[in-house]
Order: sequence, then structure tokens, then C-alpha cells
Amino acid sequence: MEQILIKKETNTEKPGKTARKILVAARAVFAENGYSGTHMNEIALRAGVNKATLYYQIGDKDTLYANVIHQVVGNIAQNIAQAIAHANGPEEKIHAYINTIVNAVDKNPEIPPIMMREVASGGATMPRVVLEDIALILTILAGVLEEGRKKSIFIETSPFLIHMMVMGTILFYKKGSLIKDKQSWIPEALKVHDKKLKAGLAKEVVMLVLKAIKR
Amino acid sequence: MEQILIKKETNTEKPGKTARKILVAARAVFAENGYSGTHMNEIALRAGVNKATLYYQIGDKDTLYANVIHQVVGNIAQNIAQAIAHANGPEEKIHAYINTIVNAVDKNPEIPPIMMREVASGGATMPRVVLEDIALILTILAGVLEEGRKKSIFIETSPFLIHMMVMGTILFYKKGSLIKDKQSWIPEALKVHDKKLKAGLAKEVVMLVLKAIKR
DNA sequence: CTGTGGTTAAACCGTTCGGTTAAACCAGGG
DNA sequence: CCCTGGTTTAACCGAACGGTTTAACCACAG
Repeated sequence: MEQILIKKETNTEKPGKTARKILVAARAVFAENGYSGTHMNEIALRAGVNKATLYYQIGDKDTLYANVIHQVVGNIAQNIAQAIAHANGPEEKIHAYINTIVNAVDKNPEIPPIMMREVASGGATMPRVVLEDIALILTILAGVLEEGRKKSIFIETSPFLIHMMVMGTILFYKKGSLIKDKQSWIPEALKVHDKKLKAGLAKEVVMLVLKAIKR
Repeated sequence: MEQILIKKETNTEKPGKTARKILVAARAVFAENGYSGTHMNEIALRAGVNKATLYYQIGDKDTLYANVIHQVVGNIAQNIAQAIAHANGPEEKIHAYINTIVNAVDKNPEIPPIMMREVASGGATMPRVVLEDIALILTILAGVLEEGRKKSIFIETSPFLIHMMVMGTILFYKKGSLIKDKQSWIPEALKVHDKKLKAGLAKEVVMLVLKAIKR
């Protein structure tokens, strides 16, 4: 589980190129089956590429996984950071922060399973870069919460707990809904409430979180 | 991935007996490495039992896993149900509900990784019994929220979202803390806030959730 | 003493999986 | 026209893995 990048980084940039195709396929397969549940053969198959090519382009399984997870979770971290930076005022910043996460998760649904499994495994394979990104998010969020507290808008809270709360809520809701919707036997009463919410998960979470941390 | 139970259920009850030892070891290994990351050899090794005995006692990998997850998450479900039943008044019930989860997770830390991976995989290997347990929790929680709403204590919310919020927060916080504490390079400022919280995660979550859903 | 049920050791089987290799192929550029 | 770099095909390797089997062992009960 080293933190190696792709041999030819240039190839990753050009869409349609083989390395890119492999990365995309790998992301999907890893998201579905986890690290040890994923077989290189299937990745090659889904990428429409020969297994030999796969190894020629990227390397072994660990390298491939490291690249995937870095691309997946590094992206969202940067988005959050810049979204918070652009908003002003504590409440608005919280809004931007949550919104960005929900958007990112909406746009590529491979994020939730990968991140959940990564957290579940204690971050064993988490590249250092990603951890630094997350740390950045936390410091920014801490700043926002502190700013709100000074202005007597927010109560005193733990930034880490809040971040876990937001991430946990969104990821669990996203993935949990899929499970729930597959069950045909559950009482209809439980499903009713969630239909109108689906349009605005972000809005709902923002509301709940703000109510929770506001003075 | 069938939902078979142990051949000799009686053995599970008597502590020190082989089947029990296997279940305990299996729970730990599955929690560490996930389903496909777990090897039967290691379980046998950790249980201090021959592999042949393992198969003699329980059966194949799927059966073993089904038993483990059922025992893990079925237990917590029952605890929650009975804890809520014993409390009275919406706020107190929410308190009991969250408290029970935190206690269960504290008592056996194998729960978070297993449940997170289970959710991440879309509940592919989730036994029906477990799903029913969760559904029970949801209906009870829905009742509590509705009772609070009628009494104009709570706002109108989605029980499912709230449940995901509580579970997500607790599990992510528990597992996330482990990752965070392993990083020696992160700014000390981030760690400060969480020390005093550690004593009372349950209390903190209860407070936040209640503030979030109260009118 | 004899049966019986749980346990062990160790070999074994068939399969899968990660990874390699070698030879041929095919494009585009000099 | 040939060189080169990416690609394919297909065979192959060695290890690991899930699972089975067989024979022996041991303790305890009838």
C-alpha cells in the first residue's frame, strides 16, 4: 500500500486515453467490491482493455487503488476548501460546506462506499495527501465555527465531531437509502416522509446542522 | 450468502465452547479485514482451533459471516428497542436511543467497521433478520418523533434521515478518531476540543440532535 | 471395554488471483 | 519504409484460498 502515482501522469489528463479509462473503471469496481473484493481481471474487462495493458499502464493493484482513492477523495476535499473560502459569514459558510459535499457525492456516487470502507479500515490505505486535505478542511471548519462562536451565533462545539456528523449523515443517508428502497416488505409509512426530502438532502442537512450548532 | 444459522445453536450459548470461540474470533477478523479480506485460516488460527473443526462446527464462510453480523447488529437493535420502551417522553426516549447505541459501540468496537462496510456494500450480504431489526428501530423512532411533533416539541423530520444522522455521526466519529489520533503531524489545535468530549460522546450527540429537531 | 462425538493434523483438490512473459500487431512520425 | 510505443493475445506461473477428506486421537458415558 504505497503512495505511488501513475507512471505517465500526462495520460491521465487526456480523456479517452487508456490510463484514464482504467482509472474510471477501477474506481467503479473498487466502489462496488472494496479493495480485496476487486479483481484485476474485472477492471481490465470493464475498462475494455487487456490485463497486460493495465499492468503496463499503471502497475500493481496497490498502486491502482492508491491512485483511485487519491483522485476520488482528494477532489472533494479541494472543492470543499475552496467553496468555504468563497462564502462569507459563518452560516453561509456552513451552507457552502455542506452543499459542496452533497453535490460532490451526487455527481459521483463512487465516493460514499470508498470513503466509508476507508474509514472502516482505519485509514490503513489512506494516502498521506488525502489526510492532509482533510486536515485542511478541519482547520477551515474550525475557523468558521470559532468565528460563529465569537459573534455569539454558534455554540461551542468540536469541529471534528461536526465534520464527522456531516459526513456520516450524508454518506449513510445516500447509501442507506439504496438499501432501504430495495426492501419491498417494509411498512409504507416509513417511506412517505423521505420522498420530498430527496430533492433537497443538502437543504435538510444544512437546516438540521445549523439548528444544532446555533445558539 | 444465505441466512443459515449455526448447526448447534446450543453451543453458542455455553461460553468457552468451540463454536463460541470461533464466532468471537470471526467477528474480530471480519471487523478488521471485511468479508473478502478475511481468510478462514486466520479465523481458525485466532480461535485456537483447527480449520477442520471450524467447518465441522459452523460451515462455510458465508454462514459464518451471516452469524457474525446477525449477532452483532441484532443485539444492538434489541437493546435499542427495549431502551426506548423503558423511557417516557419524546426527549427522554431520544436520549435513551442514542445512549444505547453509543454504549453498544463502546462495548464492542467491532460493530462500527462491520456496519459501515455493510452499508457501503449496499447491504448485499445483510441477512433479512437484521434488516427487520433495523426496520423495527425505524418504526419506533418514527413513533417518538411523531409524538414529539404532536406535542409541538419537535419539528417535522424524516425518521430515516435522523437515524442515519445518529448512526453516521457515532460510527464515523468512533472510527475517525482512531485515524486522526494516529496522525502525529496534524495541528494540535484540532485535537484540543475533542479531549473533554471523549468522556461524553453520547451526551454531546444527544444535545446536538435534540437541538436540531426541537422546535 | 466399547462406543461416540468433538477435535486434530496433514495432505489434498480445484479454482482463482495477481502478476509476468513473449510474440505479434498496428498506428503515426521521421 | 522502418522505427517506436502502445496494445493485444494467450499462455503461463506460483501462491493463496476455500473447502474436503481421512485417519488418528482423546475424553467421557453407558
